[in-house]
Amino acid sequence: MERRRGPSIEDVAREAGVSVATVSRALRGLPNVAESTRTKVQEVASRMQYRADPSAARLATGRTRLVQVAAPTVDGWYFSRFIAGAIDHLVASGYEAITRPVGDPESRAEFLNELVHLEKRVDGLIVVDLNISEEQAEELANAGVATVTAGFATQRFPAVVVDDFHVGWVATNHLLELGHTRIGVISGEPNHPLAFSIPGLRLAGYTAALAEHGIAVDPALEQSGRFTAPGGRRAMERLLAMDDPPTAVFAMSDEMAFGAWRAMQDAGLSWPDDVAIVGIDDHELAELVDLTTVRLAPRRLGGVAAERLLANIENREPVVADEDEARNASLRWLELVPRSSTMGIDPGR
Amino acid sequence: MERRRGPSIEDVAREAGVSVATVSRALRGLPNVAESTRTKVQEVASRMQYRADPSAARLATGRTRLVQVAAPTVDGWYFSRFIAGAIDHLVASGYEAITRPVGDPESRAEFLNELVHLEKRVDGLIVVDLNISEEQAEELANAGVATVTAGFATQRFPAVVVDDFHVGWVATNHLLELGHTRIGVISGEPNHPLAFSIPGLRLAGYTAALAEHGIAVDPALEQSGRFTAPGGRRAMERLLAMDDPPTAVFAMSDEMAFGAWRAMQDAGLSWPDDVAIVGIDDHELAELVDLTTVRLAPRRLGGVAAERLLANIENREPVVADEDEARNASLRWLELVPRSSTMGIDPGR
DNA sequence: CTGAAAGCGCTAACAT
DNA sequence: ATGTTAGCGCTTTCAG
Repeated sequence: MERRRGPSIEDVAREAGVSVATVSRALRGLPNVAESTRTKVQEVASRMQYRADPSAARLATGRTRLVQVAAPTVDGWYFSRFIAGAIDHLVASGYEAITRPVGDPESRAEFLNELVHLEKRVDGLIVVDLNISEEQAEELANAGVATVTAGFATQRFPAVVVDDFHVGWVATNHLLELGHTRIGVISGEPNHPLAFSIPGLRLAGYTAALAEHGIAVDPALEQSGRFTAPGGRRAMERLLAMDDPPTAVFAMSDEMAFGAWRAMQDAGLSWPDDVAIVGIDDHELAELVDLTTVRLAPRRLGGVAAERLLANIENREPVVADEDEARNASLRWLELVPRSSTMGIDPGR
Repeated sequence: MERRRGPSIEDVAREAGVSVATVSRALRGLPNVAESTRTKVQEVASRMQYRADPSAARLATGRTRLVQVAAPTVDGWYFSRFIAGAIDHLVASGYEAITRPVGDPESRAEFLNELVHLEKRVDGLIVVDLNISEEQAEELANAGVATVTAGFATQRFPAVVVDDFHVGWVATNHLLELGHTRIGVISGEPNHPLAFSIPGLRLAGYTAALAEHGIAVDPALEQSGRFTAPGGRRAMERLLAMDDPPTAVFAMSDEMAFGAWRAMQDAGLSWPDDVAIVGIDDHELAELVDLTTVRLAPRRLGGVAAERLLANIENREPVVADEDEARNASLRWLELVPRSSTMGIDPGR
């Protein structure tokens, strides 16, 4: 079967008895087209099932209506939802999304190497949790790639970030208010290849909350769970094996909290009495085990990131960083969802 | 900041002292280029950071090196993994992936309406679990869009499907072999907008397994869990409320099984003694609750789908369906993972 | 309000 | 082995 290319703008022009220029104008809603002409052209175009060839339009205009979304993975709980939110917004605005996982070192390196050439491929870029350096941001800016970062900030580009310091603070403060004074932390990978800054910020929030209550940090109470359930399980086991185990634990993700839950089961313990646990995310399954958590809104963040990006793009020039307060806005979209993993409440349905 | 377009092929040609045609050939590894010339051109191109403009190349060749992946959602457990597997393969082969969620009725309709125009946008299409009709498949074929379906099959295109009948059979048979005779089912949405065929096939496998053991199907034992954890929970509640509740339950997804687990907790029951449960997927958290499950391999399926698609594309013509046994191959990549939700074994670590 | 024509940057025949 | 040139299908001045 050979590649059959549909009708071209010329076919439509001929059929409608006008010039190609008029067809182009009419179909794109540009001014200076008689209403009667426009109707006629539209009618012919739809009858012939005409649609402008994107490659040709791109070559002529230099705009692709394509956006790249680069995240560590596309199948993680958080990232897949962020991406879903971004795509929904992009598609609704007539853009297509090229998604690309750049988590492992090789793909990350390749991605960073190609930054300069991105301008010809897409109209914009959303980078999620990748901590690109200021030099790399500069490179993107020089190449003229409209960019929005998410989960981290640069000098040059608008950023969509949740206040992870606050996330850590909220979770920890909740435990403190319940009277806990010895609070463990199941954190993320400290020396992660992605130089993830999130664990550090959440930890800082934890530390600050403790300080407000006059409690000093015990380094032995921090165990890495590598952001996975099995990792959380092992971290909790280490915590429980301590001579002086914590009475409460702040897990930096629900999945790690699930692992911690399992470790408690194995030890014959139950929450909230033996150990209270608070997680982060509000994973769908958090409710099932009655896990108290700090709900994040990855879909919404993805949508906001896309929205900001398109705003830039459609202003025809990428808005570079300035003193505008909208820049690097720390969205505070997070909410404590108290459940019985920390409080002796009945979860109901 | 204005859009700065990088060096064009002409700039490189001038700089290297050759014609644009030679540059094009040299850089694309085509034959009939003196090795010395090629080296020279490559050197100049890399010094100038030249990269062919994809839009121009697309217009000239008619090939985009773009593939669309359409799935009900991009953030479901199964779909996000399938997509990840597909993207990895595509990127490794120098293609980019446009992912697109087409689950809800509107986007699904819009997607189906645009099928004809897809040929100009991408080189190929992977459709996951969408059950497009034979007419729609025909439309795609006529438009010349190389296509691979996953999770369902059409006459015209290669399909990558797990044998869902077998999946249902394996799960149910496991329960039967343990001696259960009254086995409930938590199924997916029966009248789902997507006309999902998976629940039906798995149910048929269940029915067949029962029949092999001379057991008749009790329709009251089938409850829909809508493929969500809360749905599974409610379905299990209904099952437990029966006068004559099942002694074992086959849940068509792990997430529904998690919900069922919760319903058992609420009822003060525990597995496998009160009710044995088997799920499907081998979700990361299945291990945490010791859920027996039938492991699927969505990432691998995604990779295979991409691989088949690219094979077609790179043969220069989409391979339409024929008697080849490779067509519609029912991959049997599934594996029973026995855990203590059905057997009184110690899970260990 | 409409049309003619010059590109956009590359590839692919065709020549040499 | 290399160069010349005619498109690819659209957008966008510039005339009228």
